[in-house]
Amino acid sequence: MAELEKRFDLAQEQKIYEEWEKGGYFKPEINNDKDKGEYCIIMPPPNANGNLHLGHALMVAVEDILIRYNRMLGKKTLWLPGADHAGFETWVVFEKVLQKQGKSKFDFDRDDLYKQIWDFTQNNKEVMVSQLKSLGSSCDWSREKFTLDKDIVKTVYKIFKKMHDEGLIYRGNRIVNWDPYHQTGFSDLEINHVERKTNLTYIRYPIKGREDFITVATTRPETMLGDTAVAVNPNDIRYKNLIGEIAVLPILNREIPIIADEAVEMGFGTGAVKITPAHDNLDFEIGERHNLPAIQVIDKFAKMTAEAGNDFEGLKVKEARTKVLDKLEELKLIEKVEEITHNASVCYKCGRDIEPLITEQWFIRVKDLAKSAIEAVENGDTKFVTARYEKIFFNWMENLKDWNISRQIVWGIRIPAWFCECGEIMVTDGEVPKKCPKCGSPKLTQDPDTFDTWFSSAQWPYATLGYPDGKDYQDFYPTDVMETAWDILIFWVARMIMMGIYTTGKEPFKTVYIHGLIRDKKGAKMSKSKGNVVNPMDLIEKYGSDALRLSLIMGNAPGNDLNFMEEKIIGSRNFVTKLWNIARFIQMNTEEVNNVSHETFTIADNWINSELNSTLKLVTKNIDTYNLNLAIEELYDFVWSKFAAIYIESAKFYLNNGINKDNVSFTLRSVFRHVIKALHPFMPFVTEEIWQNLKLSDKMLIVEDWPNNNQVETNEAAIKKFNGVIAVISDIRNKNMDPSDSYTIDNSEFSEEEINLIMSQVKIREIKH
RNA sequence: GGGCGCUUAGCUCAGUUGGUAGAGCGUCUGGUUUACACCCAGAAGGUCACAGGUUCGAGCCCUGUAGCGCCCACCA
Repeated sequence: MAELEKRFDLAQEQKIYEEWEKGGYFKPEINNDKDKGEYCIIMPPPNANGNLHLGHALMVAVEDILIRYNRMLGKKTLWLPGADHAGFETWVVFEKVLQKQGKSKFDFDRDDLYKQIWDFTQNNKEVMVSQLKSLGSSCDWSREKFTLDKDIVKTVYKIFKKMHDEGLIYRGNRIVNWDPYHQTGFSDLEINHVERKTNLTYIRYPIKGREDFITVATTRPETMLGDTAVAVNPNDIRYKNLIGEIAVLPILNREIPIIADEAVEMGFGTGAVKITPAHDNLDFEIGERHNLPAIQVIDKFAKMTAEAGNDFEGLKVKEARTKVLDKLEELKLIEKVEEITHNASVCYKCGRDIEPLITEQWFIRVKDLAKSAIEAVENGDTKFVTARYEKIFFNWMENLKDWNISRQIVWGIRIPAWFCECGEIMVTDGEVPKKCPKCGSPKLTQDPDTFDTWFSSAQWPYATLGYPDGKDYQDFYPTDVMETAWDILIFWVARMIMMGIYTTGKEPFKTVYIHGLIRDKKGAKMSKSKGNVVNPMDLIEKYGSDALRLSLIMGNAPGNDLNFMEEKIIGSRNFVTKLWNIARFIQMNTEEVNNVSHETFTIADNWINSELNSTLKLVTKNIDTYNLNLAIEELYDFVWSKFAAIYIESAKFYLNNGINKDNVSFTLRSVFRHVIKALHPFMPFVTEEIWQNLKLSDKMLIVEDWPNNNQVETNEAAIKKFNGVIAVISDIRNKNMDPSDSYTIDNSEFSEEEINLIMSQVKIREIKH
């Protein structure tokens, strides 16, 4: 056997990965003991529109630890990988790609554009897969899924139709968050609110038949052209006598009613608010309650419509605002203007203004779905790690509004709905209808819209497993753990629970493990624009995959954000090297020994075996409770401070003096074998390489059994004695004695051999009794 | 307006049934020990944000205060 190099050669990582993959070790079928059960994690599919970031590395680290641990426990273990077409997100990325080529989406037709984005994502997917492999992901690539795979789409269509048939999905002309730049509507989740200073203008609306007026306050004067009422709070005594009166809308001179609605805040502005149902969320709701007409004065491009009147048609919103204010000024109807800070809605991707607009969209009634999801968490079918995320989950779910699932973009799963000229709408499970069932016309057009990515992602757990008849679905659903970052808890996790229960009647996963965000050294969010993004692949190249994974797990409690700094990964890399050199030591100094009697173990053997036992117990317990940080820290401490610093140093004494050589060799190898196994889920590459090099068994480490304990009975008296030895060594070292000094032990019960052992560890002349 | 966190050694953070404060990095002292200088031996450094309470005992439980951060919301 060739002597090992001084350090682990990082180039070996790739080779090891290939061996695992070739050996079929990532497939669940590698374990077939029915008594051991199954274990399954569906990997959150990364977006196929760019490179992996450190968050993905953390995701892989956590999931791969859980997977490898359960595989070693002998369970039939499936980790199913995939990639997300990521509808709007990819669309935004691709627009930039086009921009760089000096082109835009208007240069291509729908099919052409789709094809281009398809190729773009396929290329990214390949890169992504290779990056996941670099991270050591032991997932079953033969089961890899893409969110646009035929079978996935088929399931999504089927469920869409089912929900539609059952009235859970409806098409409605409702107010949505419209993005005039991207030309699509959004759900409420894709909107950011930013604080902004703006003018609050107080405008007088004359009252019909009275020499009086009512003053409303608005930040958007231009929308007054679409006003169809003025509202006050029914409890507001200031306006009691005006309720039911008619106000005359300035400029357009439209007569609009003064109504009462509880939603109006008495304390804001004048307590009277202009109602524009077509261009404000709250106004839309009030309009529905009072059957007010909605007059659209702003179009999809944020320009004024004909309804706004000849003076304003075609103007941009901001131009219209100025002109409206000018006119009101002329009419002397502006009471005052004050500056306030309010929250403006903007696109979460590009930050441009959102224009609330009434459009035809598909919505999901979420109330009942949310209720069943809440129940599943309440009664413990799905548990959150850490528990505090349950509170956030509840807080969200109790306030959900209907979910807009249609997007006016090309990239995504096209909605399986067809329109007939007669007004009939046909929803199918993907099949193209031949003719209209109502009027018989064959001239049907498919809805041009696509699904919100999250509508299909929400079905990912059962869709990937082949619901309803697939074998994997039977074997692995509900899955064990969903592991993801907190920032998509509601976007994705909550919706998976809702859809999973709706479709299958069962929660999609038993545990939700939430990890934190990776931030930069100072705690700032990593972003391309800030230029503080750290590329995991660079780190792997420099320090190795094991080191990267360790640095993301150690010292990071579940669910907490992590400030990443290079010093951390250097420390982890050093641990890899430490382990490697322990292997080297064992290889250079020991041979495989078989027949040893536990009764002849040295005090050091007894001590380290006992320490190993308690370590393994704690490690197992901590993994079972998802405290991976505590598990690896326990192992780190054992390996470095106990096994290497104390036991191996003692072992040198025995080996060099030919005392109990067989026992010591046996213990070195046996303890190390256990430790390597226990470390494998955390640092798979270096442990596997050591396992092979030292020929610690005939199997590959990845399929070795998990070490619950070391099977060695330990002798209490011997352990106590060795602890005494450690205490004396430590005492001598603390005294920082000169090599020519001597040390006196009171009431010593140490044997000659033990004294020699102590002497070998410290530099002094002698020890006196 | 509602909700969730955080505040522990110079820095980044652990600390899960309440029982004498921990790690890594950094700093300082000493080491050419034949596994490892990506190392070894040692040292300094904390009234666990603050104020009350429960308890034999609180970093951990309860109440309140302050500072910081995040999420949600129909402030027109």
